[in-house]
Amino acid sequence: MALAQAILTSLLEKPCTGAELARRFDKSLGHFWQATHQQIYRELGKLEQDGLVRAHGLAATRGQQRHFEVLATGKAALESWCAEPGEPRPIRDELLVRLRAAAVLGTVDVRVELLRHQGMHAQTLDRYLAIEANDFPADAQKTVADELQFAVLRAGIVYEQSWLNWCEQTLSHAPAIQKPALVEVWPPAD
Amino acid sequence: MALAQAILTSLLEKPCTGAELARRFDKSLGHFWQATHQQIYRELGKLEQDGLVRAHGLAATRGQQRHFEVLATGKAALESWCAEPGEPRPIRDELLVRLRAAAVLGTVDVRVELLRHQGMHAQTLDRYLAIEANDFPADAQKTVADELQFAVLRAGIVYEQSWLNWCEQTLSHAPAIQKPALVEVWPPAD
DNA sequence: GCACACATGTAAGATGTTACATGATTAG
DNA sequence: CTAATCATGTAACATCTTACATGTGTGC
Repeated sequence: MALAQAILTSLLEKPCTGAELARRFDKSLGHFWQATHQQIYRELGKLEQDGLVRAHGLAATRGQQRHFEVLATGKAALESWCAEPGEPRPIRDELLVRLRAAAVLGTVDVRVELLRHQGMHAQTLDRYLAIEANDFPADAQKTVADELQFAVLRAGIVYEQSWLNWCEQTLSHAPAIQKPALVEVWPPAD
Repeated sequence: MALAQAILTSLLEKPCTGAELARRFDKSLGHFWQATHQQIYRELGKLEQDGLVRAHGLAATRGQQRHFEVLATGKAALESWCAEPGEPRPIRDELLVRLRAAAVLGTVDVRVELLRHQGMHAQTLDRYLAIEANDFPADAQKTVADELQFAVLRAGIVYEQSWLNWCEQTLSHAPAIQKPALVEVWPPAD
């Protein structure tokens, strides 16, 4: 639902081709809204059909670059969407399902996986902190737009930090989890 | 991908009907893995076809209760999945797209939406803390399974806390954001 | 019988993922 | 010319969401 708006935002910053858009998604927007190039091309097609963006270049020709730019209608649509209320996403991490399953099964050691996740979150956090140091130094004057972009980056930072914290906390109880006893929760049925 | 495993876990704890499963998802598993009753019925159908669960009751008859229980093959499948490595989910919240869009548009006041989210996260956090106080009192002896379930709940708690923190931090910069100046980022194209 | 809640199911569309196919461009 | 790479596109499928449809049981 927000993919179209993310694309409009990125195109407003700078018109470009679909491939360029996909590359930019990987680098900045992709930190908090991922999309494959297929999703992007599909969405660009819809946006063009709806008259929100305009393309320079022939449609439906492979290999040919098509530059996209946002039309006034597209900017207006983005503005109106931007003012709409939305719901926050609840957590939805496979790892939690694994832990819950491990709690019921009582035969799985989750420490290795917890350590893996700790490492991955630490790595992502480092990436974000590097961006912060580079793009938002503490002593620099920030415009309003900078503050907002910084807020988005900070969301990523606190998100990764909270997962890291959680991994540490959970691992600190690891001796109890490492070799769990088998707990029968229900007569095995078959 | 993890829905099947979440269902197996829940059914291992206690066999039940699809509707009961949907209700239980709303209450416990649903805190970190949401599913509608349609998703659950579809997944139950697949699990039955794959021979991982067994149903008591006629198939494809509306209105009739069908009780499901996990077979030994299902438990084995869950165990093997549980030991697999997985990737953590990156953040993916519409609010961040809105902030990014607001940064580019320069005409949208995001404070109201930030306050709304602050309230919603506070509410969810309260719900989690109530569960903690009720199910995991600090002085109680915890089994291994308890520790794991508690870890899952704590993930929800730190997640909500980090969003709350972020909302406060971001709102503290609100005077700068409240009435942003219009910033031209690109010649309006149309 | 009738209204209502409950359990299950179908259908359609949006969104996401994965794999592959084709034309253009460029380096050797 | 050939191979590699880039830009774009198609196809198939899994997942998720929303709306609606149908049969069962319960209370009045």
